[in-house]
Amino acid sequence: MRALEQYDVLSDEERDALRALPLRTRLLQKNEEIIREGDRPTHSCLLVAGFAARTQNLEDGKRQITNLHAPGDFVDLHSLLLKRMDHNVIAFSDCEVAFIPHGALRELIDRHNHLSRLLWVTTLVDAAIDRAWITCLGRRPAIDHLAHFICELFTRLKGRGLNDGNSILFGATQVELGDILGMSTVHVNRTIQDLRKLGLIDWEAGRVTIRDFDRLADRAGFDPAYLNQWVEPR
Amino acid sequence: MRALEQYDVLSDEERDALRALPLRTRLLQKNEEIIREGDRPTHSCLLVAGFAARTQNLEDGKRQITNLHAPGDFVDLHSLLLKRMDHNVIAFSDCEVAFIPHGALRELIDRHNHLSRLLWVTTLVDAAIDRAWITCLGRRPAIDHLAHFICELFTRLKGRGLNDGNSILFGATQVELGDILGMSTVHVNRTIQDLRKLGLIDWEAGRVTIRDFDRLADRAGFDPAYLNQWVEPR
DNA sequence: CGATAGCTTGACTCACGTCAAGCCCGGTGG
DNA sequence: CCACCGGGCTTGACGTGAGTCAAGCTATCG
Repeated sequence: MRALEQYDVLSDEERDALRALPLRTRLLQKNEEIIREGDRPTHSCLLVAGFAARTQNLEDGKRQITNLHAPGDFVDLHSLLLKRMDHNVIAFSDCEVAFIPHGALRELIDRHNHLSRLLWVTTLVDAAIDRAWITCLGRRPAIDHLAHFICELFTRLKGRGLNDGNSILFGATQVELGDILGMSTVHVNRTIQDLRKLGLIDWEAGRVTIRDFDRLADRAGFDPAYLNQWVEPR
Repeated sequence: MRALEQYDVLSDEERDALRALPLRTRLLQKNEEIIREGDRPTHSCLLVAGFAARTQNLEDGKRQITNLHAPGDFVDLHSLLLKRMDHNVIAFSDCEVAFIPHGALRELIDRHNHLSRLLWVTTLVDAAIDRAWITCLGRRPAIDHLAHFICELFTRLKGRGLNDGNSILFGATQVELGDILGMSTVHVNRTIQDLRKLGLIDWEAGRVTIRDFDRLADRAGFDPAYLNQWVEPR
């Protein structure tokens, strides 16, 4: 509910409708698969706690993460309409998820036009994030790319109240970061060190601290507008 | 209408509703801006003929294209809900577009749940394409990336009946291709030549001919499933 | 007290970018 | 009808950002 309220206000009736959704929750360990490519899910999965990642695996064993998800995100809302998964979703950390039957979601969106639009918005914001990742991958050097990713992650988490001052808890290994940024592990390591040396961030034991957000954002060319974090009639 | 029918069947009533939409068409020359970053459009733009591209410009003058659109695609349906454009859309070739007032679209989706879902699907497929681009950019070498792009473009156009046997008409310059693939112009040139030498494609004067789709797709690791080109209740 | 996962470092390689020049072709103007 | 021009394509020489390989270091865990 909080996730949807980032984009527009909810009526009491809409809140009730959301509360009435049947949930089946589950705890997952880091790296457990939530959904596999090729699946035809009958439920959509809402992330309650922890991080989840969409991944695509290549023939030669390489892996690319195409988006990350934070608590409050629907991780596969699109399977409601696309039916067949074209990628995997895994638990990126230990996490808690809630499964909601497609039937219930379908009724919800058929009855509540405004809620339906807000759910649509969440998938559109995911797409906006994908576009930003494409631009970073295609046209930014590694250090700017990493800086952009940190800005984005921090801003997204802050939007949900999941930051801790200038820090966030984000327990990704450097191998995983490589899969996010499309770089080798070694280069991830060196790039983090570059940002550290510039006095822009600290990164230790799963805690990322931003020492100077403005300078970091400036280097990254980060403009948070694409995250659509404002309330507006939609 | 044909674009929506790729994903599910339409009822006569739905066709009528679509036909009743008020259109204002316009001809645009290659490189004309259709919508600019920061705009708050009051109309959404449907591409009728030609190609359009979403672009993001960096501070230092670099440019990245984040998606291409073919006739039948809505180029900024998301502005109906996101309100503010986070990127530019330009005419990638001379093209014809139709503008539809947001008010009319809004009524359409509020009245016709099934149409609303199908329009949602089109934005979800765009997102699936973005994910494929991310994976190509992050983890594939240039030649595989180009091969994948050609497979995707061909398959998308074929889905609309816009292919010409094994060829498609696609008048992009090598500079523009570089902006699509996130590579330098020189490297685009050499990569095209590599594919030519392998006997996989011809590319001359705006006509791309696929000499062996299976081998091309195999090299690219291309699996068309993510394009969702099949009819199914949605 | 090994075993293991993750981080760090150095040496080397290579894919791709940059720079610069030449070529081809169609369009324009004298 | 020709000279000129500019855009797009091609090529070679060279530089560099990032990948690969391999080793050592550190912290955590049984």
